[in-house]
Amino acid sequence: MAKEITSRNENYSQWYNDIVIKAGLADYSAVRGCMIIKPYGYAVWEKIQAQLDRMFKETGHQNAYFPLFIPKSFFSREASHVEGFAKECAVVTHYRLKNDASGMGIVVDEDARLEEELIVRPTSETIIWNTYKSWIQSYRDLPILINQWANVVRWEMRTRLFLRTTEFLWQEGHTAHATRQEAVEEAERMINVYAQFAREWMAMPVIMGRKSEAERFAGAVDTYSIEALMQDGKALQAGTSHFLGQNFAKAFDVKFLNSEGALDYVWATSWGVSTRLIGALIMAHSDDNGLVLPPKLAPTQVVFVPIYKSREELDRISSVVSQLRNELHAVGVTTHYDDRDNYKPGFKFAEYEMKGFPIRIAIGPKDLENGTVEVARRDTLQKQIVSSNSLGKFIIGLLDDIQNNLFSKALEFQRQNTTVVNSYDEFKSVIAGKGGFVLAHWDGTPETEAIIKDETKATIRCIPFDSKPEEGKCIVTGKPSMQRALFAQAY
RNA sequence: CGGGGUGUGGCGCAGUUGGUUAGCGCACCUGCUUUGGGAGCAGGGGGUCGUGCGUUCGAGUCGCACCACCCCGACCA
Repeated sequence: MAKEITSRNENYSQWYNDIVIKAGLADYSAVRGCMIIKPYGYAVWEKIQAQLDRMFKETGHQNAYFPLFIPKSFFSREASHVEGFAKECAVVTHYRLKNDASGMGIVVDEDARLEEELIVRPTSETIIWNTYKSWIQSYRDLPILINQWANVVRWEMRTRLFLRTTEFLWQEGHTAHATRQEAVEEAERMINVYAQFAREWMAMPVIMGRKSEAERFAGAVDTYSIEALMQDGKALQAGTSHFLGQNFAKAFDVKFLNSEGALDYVWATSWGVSTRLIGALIMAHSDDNGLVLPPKLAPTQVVFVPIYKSREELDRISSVVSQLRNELHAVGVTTHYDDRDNYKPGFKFAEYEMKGFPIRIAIGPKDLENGTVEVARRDTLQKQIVSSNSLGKFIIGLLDDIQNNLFSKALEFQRQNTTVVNSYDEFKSVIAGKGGFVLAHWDGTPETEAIIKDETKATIRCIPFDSKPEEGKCIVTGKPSMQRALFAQAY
């Protein structure tokens, strides 16, 4: 199959593309900027969805579905929201095609122009708040805690598989609350859910914090994000949660009667993560042999590869594997048995490494004799011979170990690549050199942020929640600063 | 949108100063032998050379135009 991939050192972007394609996660499509998520990639997304959905339900949310199309007029209601999205909206103008008069294929029927154009949703705040208006009368109707799993379209100039595509899959939570405090708490709760998911399930350390004004979501009062560091030293925003204040309630006139009988605007939040998480997963853990997936999100955790000479030997191995698989299934481990006869073991080893299966178990004649199996772990590529007695317990422990090891490695990388700087010169040399996260004092103004972005391409990823107050001077203007901001070049 | 690159069987590529039947590796099909790190041999199938127009006795090769995709940058989750 000759599936070699470009090394990270040689060309990081190419390495990333190679993994996506050769691990079978996704393909380019006939539509510019849009990708085909292949079964293996979609299986990863389903694992992500399943766990997040569980966490959303545990925090009291329900799923619903709102339309793909949004009347154009809805968009203009909230001024900064329109401005933020106007440049990347796909617009539906007609509802019919017809045969071309000159017989040259099919054309848009100009007689079928829509009265009002429809926007293909880039996000659903407007259609949802237009709906909430009719759902909310009194404080007894609140809170409304809704999530939807959907596709959205943002017409990007330049796309990259999973990281930025014209159409992508995501979830968007939209909640309505009676008080400001409750909405703020909700926005904070959900960014914490995302952080927990990233750390515990993706084995990916993240920095949680507040966005600067320039990086804030269009239409939000406050945006919180989780920021992850990729292996090339660039930051990736992995999830966002917005406190929307009363902006959308005012734009869509959503008022409620509070318990004192007074009329007030509803408080809102929205929050989302997308298939971009798969890109994050790839760039957080994978190596030059291919994809590395954390056990908790791997579609299949263990693959069995038989090694045999004769049909009879294969049959004996298959029956042992069948028992072992049953044992593993009983303790909740997912497995696959690759008994294809047209590939040799070595080929299969390479293939499952490319696809990032956390554990590979080889079993051959020697193992049948000794009651053992050969267990290889994807994260370290180490192999060991293990007794096939009580294999379940061993595998459970090993999966856990791999999950933890991936997180520790990524955390160590993040630590090694987070630099505290106290001057602009130092800042520039770190950003231009080793890259990574840079913690620096900033005077809090968009002007200074713009200068830094202009001169170094680094942006403020967030102002971390857990950073201690610390007096200092802005690295650019020298003005007083009470806290360090987290800078990086970002995806 | 600017800069760079690439379009030739499924994939990766070669194809000379234009020359007739367009090759190679991998993959695929059949058979036999193999199987503890990407198997070997034998036989076989598969290509209007991205599209269009032009130059020419003759175009994968030369010219013009167009299209698509990738990489780098500006915009963004």
